[in-house]
Amino acid sequence: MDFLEELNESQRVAVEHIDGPMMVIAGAGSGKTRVLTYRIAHLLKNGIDSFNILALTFTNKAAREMKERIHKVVGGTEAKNLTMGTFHSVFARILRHNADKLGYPSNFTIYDTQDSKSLLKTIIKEFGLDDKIYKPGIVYARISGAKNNLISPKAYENNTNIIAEDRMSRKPELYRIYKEYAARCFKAGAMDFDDLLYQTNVLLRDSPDVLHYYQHKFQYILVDEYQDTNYSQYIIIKKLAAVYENICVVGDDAQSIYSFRGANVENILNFRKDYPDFKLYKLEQNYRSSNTIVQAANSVIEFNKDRIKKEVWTLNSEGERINVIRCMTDNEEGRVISNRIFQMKQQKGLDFKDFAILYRTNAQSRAFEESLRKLNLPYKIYGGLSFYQRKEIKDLIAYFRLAANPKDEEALKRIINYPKRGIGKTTIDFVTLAARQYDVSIWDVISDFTRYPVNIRVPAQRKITDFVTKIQSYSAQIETAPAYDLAETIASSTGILKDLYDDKSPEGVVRYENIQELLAGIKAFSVQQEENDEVATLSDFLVDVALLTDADHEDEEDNDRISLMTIHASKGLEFPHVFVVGLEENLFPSQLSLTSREDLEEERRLFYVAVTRAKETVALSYAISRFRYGQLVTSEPSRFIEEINPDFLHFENERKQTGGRSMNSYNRPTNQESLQGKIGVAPKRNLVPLNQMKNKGSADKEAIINENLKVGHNVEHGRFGKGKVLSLTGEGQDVKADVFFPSVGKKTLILRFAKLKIIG
DNA sequence: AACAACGGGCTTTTT
DNA sequence: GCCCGTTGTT
Repeated sequence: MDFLEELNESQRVAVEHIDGPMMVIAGAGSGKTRVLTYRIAHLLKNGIDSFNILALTFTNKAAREMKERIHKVVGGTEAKNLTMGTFHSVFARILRHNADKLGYPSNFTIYDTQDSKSLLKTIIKEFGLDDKIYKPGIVYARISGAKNNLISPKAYENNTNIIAEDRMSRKPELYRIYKEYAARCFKAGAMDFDDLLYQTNVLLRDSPDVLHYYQHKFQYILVDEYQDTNYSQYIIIKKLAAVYENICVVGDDAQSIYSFRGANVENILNFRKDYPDFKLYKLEQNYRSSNTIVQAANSVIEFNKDRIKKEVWTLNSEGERINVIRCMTDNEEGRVISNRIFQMKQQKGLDFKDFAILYRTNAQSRAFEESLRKLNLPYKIYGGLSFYQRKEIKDLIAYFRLAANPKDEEALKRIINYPKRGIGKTTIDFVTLAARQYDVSIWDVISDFTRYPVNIRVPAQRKITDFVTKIQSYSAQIETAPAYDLAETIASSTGILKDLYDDKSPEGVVRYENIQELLAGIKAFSVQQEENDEVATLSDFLVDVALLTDADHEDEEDNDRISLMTIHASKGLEFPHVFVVGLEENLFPSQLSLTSREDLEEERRLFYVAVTRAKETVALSYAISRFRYGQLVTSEPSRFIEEINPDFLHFENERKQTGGRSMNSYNRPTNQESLQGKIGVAPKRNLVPLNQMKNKGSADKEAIINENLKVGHNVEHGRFGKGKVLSLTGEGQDVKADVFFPSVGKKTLILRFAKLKIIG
């Protein structure tokens, strides 16, 4: 009955905090979710209307689970009116309600990354720019960065720094692309992922009545995973909380792993500035992991400079040491770990679902898939190509999208000739050109050739008109017809179902099944919606679908499987036995992270997240050589292994004492004294001998490079290409160089890590 | 307009 | 090594 008794002292005081700003710094496995859910339950028990509570989570799944748990604690229908979800889904809803104020249709389309890149590519082509220089991915990242920092196209154009950066990276036209991209999205009635936050900001800025409404609706605001919010999200929260200041943020700076997409750890640090009288709660007792795991994780994260002081501890038993497994190849790594899982399962009577294999990049899953399949061990891969990103799924959804919003040009382009209906490239080109000339959407042109004459042959026009008629008939029903019925009608009357059914190749069969699965999903969605109100339409389904990820698409049947996923995907999860694989320099830490301390520290936090997923045992593995880019490359073990206090490690199949290189340090005496003498005091000490060893082979060369490097030198970098040294700072080990690379802009490089060649 | 063959780029991570 | 997109062929 009294849920407060299920909490420890520090959890309880945090839960009992009702009014005023508060921040919870929650170490890994410290019961963060429990505090969040119980605090909401506590608010409700204290008479706060669920209508007035906003809780923002990082994933849809987290929101769903939290809602269920709250429902269990408070019972009844109390939890129904909570506003709970990801930033993107919550504000997408709010935007739909208020779209007119922004000049958007309420059924605006949400462009996913693919749509965005495709549109950018079109624009780059239309501008006659070289898409080797203006790569859609890079352009997208640049625009995304701007939006997440609330820089409008106009502000972008007027920002001399940004313009200078773009010039230096040989992309002076970027501001024009951004402008056009924003205009085209608007014309298409589409928002991309970043727009959902950006336009929310615009809305709250320009519509005082809307701001006022939500400020008073959301009297209590809770934000989970606060360390992974970006500036745009930060401002939304700040504005909404401005009246009541009942804001509760929960996070762990040590688990911030999304800065690459604009997340800003400083939001945590700035919290005290915005709310000087805030209350800080720290959850430091770990309930998840063995003491060995907790201590090992602590010993690694200490290498990071940027962190909030925090002492994670546990009363859990000591547990087993962390196994370090050395393999010759990536395939062997797969075999060894698959066998290990099989053995452990047999010996300890475990389930498959007790195991997880975590890796840095999705590409690594292959070797494990193969070996697990050979041993007949069931597994499930999370991530990779999401269900909703499969071609056949996107195709069918594109029909839904187009029916809901005919101006959605990305959807139109996708399906105008799929299934094949004889509308070819030249025809589409003509129509597109005409649309640009008349300054209307493609749909406007093709739905009214008398008004917008196009120079294409009559048969082509007929085919297009047939297509248009079809879409129009769907459009007529999309707001009213039951979702499942219309979806099925579309799937069959467009010929998609038949097209896939006729394909008897294994892939074709899977595609057909996927479509059936999507239809089943729509059915389930309808049933769920009908519990609340009236008929669910496809239009309703579309509101959700763009923001679904495959974590939201879990098949319930047969859940006893080994989990394979990236470390990013594992955030928030826990498993009894965890294998963190591919611990090699240039893979984990990623090569791309080695140029700056900030990036390297993020990799280290990622490693911290990986290790702290485990309850009972952790094993770390690496391969001496592995296939990458189709080539065999040899690698050294990751620095992260060496950064763990060796007291917590156990090295399997150590290398023989053959006077090799860095691996010798693994044959450490277990005796503490001699350990101290050899390696010095943790954690700082490990670095020095490590680096000396790493540089052994090329020490001379590198020393020369470092000493001779002067401001103004032209240098070459393995990844960034040629560049010019702007300035040098620091001494000894820590010499850093600001180097300007035409390809990527200014980079600060730690010379110790960056292999710079002086040229000319 | 449809299909086959070739070439390039890619591997961080995702709402 | 694979996937995607572009090019060339019919």
